[in-house]
Amino acid sequence: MRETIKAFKALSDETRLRILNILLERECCVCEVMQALDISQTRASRNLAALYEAGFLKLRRDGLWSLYSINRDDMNEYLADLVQAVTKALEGNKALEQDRERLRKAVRVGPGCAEKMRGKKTIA
Amino acid sequence: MRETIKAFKALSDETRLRILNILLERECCVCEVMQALDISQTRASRNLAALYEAGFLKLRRDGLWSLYSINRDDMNEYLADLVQAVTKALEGNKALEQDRERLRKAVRVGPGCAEKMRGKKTIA
DNA sequence: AATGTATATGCAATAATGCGCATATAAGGA
DNA sequence: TCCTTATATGCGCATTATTGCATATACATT
Repeated sequence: MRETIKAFKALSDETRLRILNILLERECCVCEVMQALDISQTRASRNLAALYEAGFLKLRRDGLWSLYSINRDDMNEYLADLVQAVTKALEGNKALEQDRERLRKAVRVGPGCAEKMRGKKTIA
Repeated sequence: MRETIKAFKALSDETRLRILNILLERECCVCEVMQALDISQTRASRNLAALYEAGFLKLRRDGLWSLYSINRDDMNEYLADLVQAVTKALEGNKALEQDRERLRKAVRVGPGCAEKMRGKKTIA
């Protein structure tokens, strides 16, 4: 029961649904999530953690990067059903399309990520 | 998006999952929900309203009674998927079994309901 | 009409949540 | 070893959720 509630809580937040949406596209580091959604580092990190805690995500570390992705391998069956329901519920959403678009332009390394983090909350 | 979030919020609360559980058994009036879950009238009414607002329930009035039931006829497809996921996630849960058991003993009319409401928060 | 009954709701108190700021941690490179 | 970089986290604040109490509403019965 606790776990079930945690899962639903994880999905009852706009930021986290947006994160799930881009992760359905591909694996992302925190920095890419920040860029795709145009949100702060704290916000990205915390909401990724919430989705992870609920069992939706897998975490893989690569040097400095924390790489999050949908836990396709060993996700609980009902969690997978929920992801499916989310997909169905939100398909065609304009804002989510934009997030995906920005994700395509996001960079993992290079002059982008860190500088943007430091300076201001928004990226451009 | 708003609607989707509202649906997930509705399901991320123990009381409301318990309510959903007994409504999966059969249609109930507020009073029966109180008895099955052993909760206050305010709490039953408010949480039923939340599930209703999210689109999960149907409301039918019969005299003084508000009769709530799972909206099987015209529920959004993804909402139905969510109900299905909840069912799967919680099947076999002991506490929920007890709620169902108490529901069987609940009475809609008679000396039970109203008196219990007035006197104390718990039923016995 | 007056009273009783089932449910809804305004208000206030308490708890939970979300997030920014600053800072900690941890890995890499010079 | 010292500095940079990517991410995590403690703290505080603002917002939102949950619930009980008291009361309102609406239908029923006499």
